[in-house]
Amino acid sequence: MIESTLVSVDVIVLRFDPDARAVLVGVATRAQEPFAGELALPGVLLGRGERLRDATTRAVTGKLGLAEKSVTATGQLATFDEPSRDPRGPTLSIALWATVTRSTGDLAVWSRLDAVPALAFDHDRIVADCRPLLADKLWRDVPFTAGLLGPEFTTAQALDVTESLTGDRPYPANLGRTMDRVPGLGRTSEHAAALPKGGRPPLVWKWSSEAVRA
Amino acid sequence: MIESTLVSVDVIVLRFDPDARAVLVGVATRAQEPFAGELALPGVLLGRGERLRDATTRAVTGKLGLAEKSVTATGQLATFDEPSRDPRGPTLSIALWATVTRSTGDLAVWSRLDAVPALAFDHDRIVADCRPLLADKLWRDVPFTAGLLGPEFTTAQALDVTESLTGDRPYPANLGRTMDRVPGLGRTSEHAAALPKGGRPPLVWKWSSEAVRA
DNA sequence: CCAAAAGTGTTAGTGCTACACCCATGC
DNA sequence: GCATGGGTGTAGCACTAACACTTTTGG
Repeated sequence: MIESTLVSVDVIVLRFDPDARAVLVGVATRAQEPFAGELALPGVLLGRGERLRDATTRAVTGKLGLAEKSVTATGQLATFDEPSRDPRGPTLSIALWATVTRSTGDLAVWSRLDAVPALAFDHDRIVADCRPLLADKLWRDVPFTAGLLGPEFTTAQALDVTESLTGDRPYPANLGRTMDRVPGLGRTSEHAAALPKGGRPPLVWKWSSEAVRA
Repeated sequence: MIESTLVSVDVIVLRFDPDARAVLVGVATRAQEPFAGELALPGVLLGRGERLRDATTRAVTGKLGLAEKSVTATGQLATFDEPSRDPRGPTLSIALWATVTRSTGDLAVWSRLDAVPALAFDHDRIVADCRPLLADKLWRDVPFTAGLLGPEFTTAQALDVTESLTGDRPYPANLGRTMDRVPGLGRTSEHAAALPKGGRPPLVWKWSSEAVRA
């Protein structure tokens, strides 16, 4: 009988901060060795028979101090199998994403996606490898997009999120047409408040009830 | 201390058969319970510290009877975490792909990708879920494409492979332009023999030396 | 009135799909 | 020559990026 590898679940937790106008990643200071005191992605060992989704929320609640209800969506990214990635011994790491709502959580350190600090283990590499995968999900993966932006949002916020994930800011007109083609997403007749600097108040977008459920 | 889940590696083994003019999937009859006598994807339990790549070749050589050298490329697909997928207890399944060369292997049963027989465990679901992922890799993932078609191949074979994976047969002219944009792939001045039925002899395509190495 | 920012309409460019036509083979 | 099937060129179409122009806010 072969002894099996340990499986850890490491989560890239994303939150859109409308004040910072950027997507933030939640990391936590490690309480235990190895790498005690250093920052790392929230991660847990996968329990026997545990679903990946449950392990993801366990990591988010346990390591970042967020409430279970604040997790809006989760999904898979990739698997990392470098045997030397954990000094305690070989562990497989399954990288997942989770989107959470505004409530910040006591233990979480939030940093912009384009300026993630140095992390423990091979987490720098995980973040680097997964960034293009995350950018690809925006406007294509509906649960991901809805989880990140919430049930309703403005064009201005959509511009900020797109810039955070892809690296450049689209023209508002073109982004509007992109969003028109996202299933379950539609314009409303409402307008939000303008930014303090002025400018035209942006449109409010909403998900249809079916899209939110799925 | 939490007891960890067992991790199995299940491989979708692909081979292009120029005679059948189709991409074939290699499955094997299970020797042991559960599901003894039924067909299943080749899979093994991941050993402690074992790389996914090594487990993949171990599954291909052990369960299909192919030589280690015949594995031309491997890669990840997705992870399946349904706890009831194995009657022996909860196991995580990491689905991978492998491309192999012509040598058939004693234990392998080959079937067309569009007519895979009923399989044990949740392997039907794995194949169904991963088919679009595989189709997406063709002409985009260079190691996958090169592994499937080999170091040189004809336009006619490229047409057959595309039809097997995507479900419809492109126009030769358009496929040629698609292949012109694949990095590392180029036309040669050679022509292969025509089919027994006649017709114009197809062009031969080759990978540049750098592409084969990567 | 001016700056800022979003929305509307339009246009050039790009890439994909389909097909008419030409070429090379087996029979 | 005729059927078969790959190769060449080209037209139509959808999608995208870019921008001129308009609208609505704050100062």
